[in-house]
Amino acid sequence: MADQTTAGSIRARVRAEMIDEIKTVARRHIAQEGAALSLRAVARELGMVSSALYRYFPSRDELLTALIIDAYDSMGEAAEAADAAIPDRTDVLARWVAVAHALRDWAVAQPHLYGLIYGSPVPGYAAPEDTIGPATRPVVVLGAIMADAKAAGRLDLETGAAPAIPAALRVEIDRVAEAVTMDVPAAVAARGLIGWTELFGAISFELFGRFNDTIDERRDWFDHQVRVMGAFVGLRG
Amino acid sequence: MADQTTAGSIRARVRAEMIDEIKTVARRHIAQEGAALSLRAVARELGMVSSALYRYFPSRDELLTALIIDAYDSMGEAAEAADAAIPDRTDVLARWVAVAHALRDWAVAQPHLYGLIYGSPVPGYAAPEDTIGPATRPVVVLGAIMADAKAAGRLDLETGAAPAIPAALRVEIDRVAEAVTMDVPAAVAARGLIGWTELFGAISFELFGRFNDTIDERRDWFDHQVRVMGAFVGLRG
DNA sequence: GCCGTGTCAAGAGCAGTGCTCTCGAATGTG
DNA sequence: CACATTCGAGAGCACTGCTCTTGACACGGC
Repeated sequence: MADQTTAGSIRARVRAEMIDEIKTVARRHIAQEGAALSLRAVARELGMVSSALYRYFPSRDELLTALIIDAYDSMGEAAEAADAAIPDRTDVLARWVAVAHALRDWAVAQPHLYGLIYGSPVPGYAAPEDTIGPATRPVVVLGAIMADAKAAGRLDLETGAAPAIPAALRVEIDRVAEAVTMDVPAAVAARGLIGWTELFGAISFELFGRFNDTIDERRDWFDHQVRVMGAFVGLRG
Repeated sequence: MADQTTAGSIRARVRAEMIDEIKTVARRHIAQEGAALSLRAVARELGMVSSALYRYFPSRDELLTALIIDAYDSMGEAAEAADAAIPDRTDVLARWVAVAHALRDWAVAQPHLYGLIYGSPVPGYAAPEDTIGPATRPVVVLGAIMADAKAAGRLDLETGAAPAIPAALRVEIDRVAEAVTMDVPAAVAARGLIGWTELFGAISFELFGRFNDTIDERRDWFDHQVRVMGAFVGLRG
């Protein structure tokens, strides 16, 4: 029994190392060539034949999915770390700015991975269930900041001029707010969602070349956006 | 001379029709399968052999480029038409909302084409010069609305609490504002760029599946965003 | 210690891709 | 009418993801 476990775990460990190695090489290939990942090229670099890879990943899409999940997790970790690095937990604006920059820095450092998860869906590839969990990590961080802001009395709850929200939509927004334990009026939660949308819209615009020959001061521009949107969502420094 | 012109134009016309037919089929294939466009499949459907297509497009990328340019133009036209359909030119908020919905409607109607132009760049494909002109049409429409708003005294120019803008960035923002003949302070122009970013961020989020299992009232949610952002950029209804 | 079992890599092969080149046929031009 | 240009077809190259079969290896139970 113990032997079996040991032996089994040895095998499993070797296997896990192989999987890691494949993912590492695949990640580097994606970093260089984008989403056009070639199994054969990965296998070549690993000194083995393409069919051998199928022992570890049942298809190219499964390998892509594994990389996507890792990417989501890595990005989420970056956001969480940046948030945790702000000592004054009530300085919600500083936390917002730090998390936003962490997300952008992560994306700029590995643009192709970002494109994989926030770009147009890969043809013939449907994101499986496993990805939705990790995918929510960044938005959870942003939601937590707003929740903390409200708790610290540093969230602007004024929504006087906001357009009305239809009932069915209000329910859905409330559900999202509840998911990130953000107990605020729907119009305020909506502002948070808008801030989230603008944030990733800005990163996508920059990475997908929308600012080519237009705005070169990318970091300054992003910083400005982030601070404006931080105020917009109601965070008070 | 007249004959030559006629004959030449006959040939040219046949050729142009062939090019149109190829693009139409290719567009339909993209609508069904996404960016993974197969020249051979297009040729098959046209009843000819793949190599024959190279008489009309020097490469697959050139065909994609042609489709991208058409898509930009089509989207820009949709935006311009929606703007022009608002009789009261000084009702800048209504124009903003109309244009935004037109852009989203266009994207929702042909999501794969939208992904082609606003999604992650296709691997190994670099957007050529020809695309930057048509690509600016939607933003020009939005800029014109802000410019008209200012002229009509319906643009909020208050920027008291806005974060400072570094000098180099201010120059670039001013240049963008100038390009859409929008003579406003940089902080106001920046708000416009942020609104533009949020607008396309919202469309991308919806089309790229970010709202799956979260927000189903897509049109209502978009409408709310658009109205909030219209007020944010300073448009007064 | 041997023998069955399960795991693994390799190779051949299929159907598909973009792209190039050559060759014959058609077609409009002088 | 004869010429030149244009066009479609076909073969072929190098590549892709994926499947199936084959042979080697190591591990675990008797």
